Amino acid sequence: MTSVPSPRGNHLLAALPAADLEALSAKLEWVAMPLGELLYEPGEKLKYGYFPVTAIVSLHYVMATGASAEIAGVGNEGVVGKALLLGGDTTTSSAVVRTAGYGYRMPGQALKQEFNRSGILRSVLLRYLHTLIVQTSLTVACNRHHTIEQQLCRWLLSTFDRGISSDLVITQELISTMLGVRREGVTDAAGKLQRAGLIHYRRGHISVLAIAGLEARACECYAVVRTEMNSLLADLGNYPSA
Amino acid sequence: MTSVPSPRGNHLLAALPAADLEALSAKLEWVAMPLGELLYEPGEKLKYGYFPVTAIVSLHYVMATGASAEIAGVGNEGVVGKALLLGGDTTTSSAVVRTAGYGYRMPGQALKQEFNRSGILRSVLLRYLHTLIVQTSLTVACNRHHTIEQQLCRWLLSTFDRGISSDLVITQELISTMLGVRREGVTDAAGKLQRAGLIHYRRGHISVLAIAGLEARACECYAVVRTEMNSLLADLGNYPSA
DNA sequence: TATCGCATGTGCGACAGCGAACAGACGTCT
DNA sequence: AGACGTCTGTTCGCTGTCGCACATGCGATA
Repeated sequence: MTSVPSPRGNHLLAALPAADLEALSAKLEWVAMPLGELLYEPGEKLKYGYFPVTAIVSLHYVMATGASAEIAGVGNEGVVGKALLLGGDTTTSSAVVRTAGYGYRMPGQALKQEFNRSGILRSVLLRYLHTLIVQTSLTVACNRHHTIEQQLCRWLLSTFDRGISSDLVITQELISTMLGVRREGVTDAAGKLQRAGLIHYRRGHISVLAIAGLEARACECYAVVRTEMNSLLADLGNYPSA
Repeated sequence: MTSVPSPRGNHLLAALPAADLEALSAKLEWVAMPLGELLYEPGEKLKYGYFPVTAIVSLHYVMATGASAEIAGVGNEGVVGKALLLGGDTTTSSAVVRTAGYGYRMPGQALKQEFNRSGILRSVLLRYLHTLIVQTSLTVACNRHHTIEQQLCRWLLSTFDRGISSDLVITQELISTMLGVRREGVTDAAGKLQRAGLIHYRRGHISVLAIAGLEARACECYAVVRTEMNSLLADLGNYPSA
């Protein structure tokens, strides 16, 4: 992956009319996003906005005790750096690359300016923000009511949905910090799924064998978020013509 | 409370320059918001946006099983109807009046139009949205890691912070649906707080005796949300001059 | 190929919260 | 005053998750 592909690899950028995308592209920089990279920390002023293409980013909150929880994931359907758009320059959450890949980044100030200038860019980004809020809301309820196994299924599905090939590079330890549970809890749940023949894993690699099986074991949250995501993509398809 | 007060009772409206507020005020309608009133249901197209003044609204998600969880609360610092602003016309959550009072409402289409037309209104509302997202993010982590007692403290404080006099009209049953726990869990936690002399309650009424005590028992989430809220109010104070 | 760091497996007691069932007690309404 | 609906208090066993401790074993690196 050495050549720089078209920004259209990110759905939000792809939804922009040619003229708007042109205006942005000078500021867009194609960057590698390695596993574990910290895009921003709480309280920090955001330097860049990120439009993931093949990478997936986790927004999560870390408490004083070190306990953490994932707020939402951002893949090629979204943008990282909501605080830039909304006007509170800082954020209380962290953003970490949870699946290595590539994406575009853009200086925060430039993104902010374009956001305020271009109505269409604003519409697109705000529409995405709606999806992000829905996702976060679901996570609130999900954390309250669903089991680790259900949440693990949801998490895996949401990851593979974003176009990861069947082999995902991640440890159970890392998954546990994102779900906000013990590593052993993830080991248990993953063990069950493996014994049921739904996934296969080995030292930091997980592959999915039966999507349908995971869907059956996931909580309703997965379907709701997926529906919202599809609705986002459908809406984005209509922006340029509008 | 029969006379219609100035829209400035809501912090967002108060932050607008006179001209902008003027433009809105023809469309603003002063309405009673009785306890339990359902402002919107999931999937429904939003008819109105609401700017609470003395009422407090709960945004919550109800699952297929009937289990629910509060996503965030909205008082006189905010607006109900984010989906109108963001472009997904519908929402997956419900909005219910959790503390009776009054507020302004405005037809959804009009709010949407003004939002797109007026840069200052947009800035103000988006800035609020940032606070709402922070609040929701915290709730994700809070639901994962904190006890019912901690969450109850946080919930009570956030309610009394919004200017409720010391007597709050609400049942433990209703609180339990908002926190997404059993009614007995709330009874337990409230019992402890009462025995500790921090609150006093009787059949649907709760009064706070010792704010400091509640703060000591609340989780860190309360302080973080409060800081964010103060930062919002400070920022709002700067908009008209900008 | 030998080693060592790190990922995973497992077992234990402890505990918060759940679901259900029921007893009491407040207050409103007739 | 009485009656009834609703809110609150309390108990039981059960389950999911936690916190801790330690065993196993892969696989990269030397």
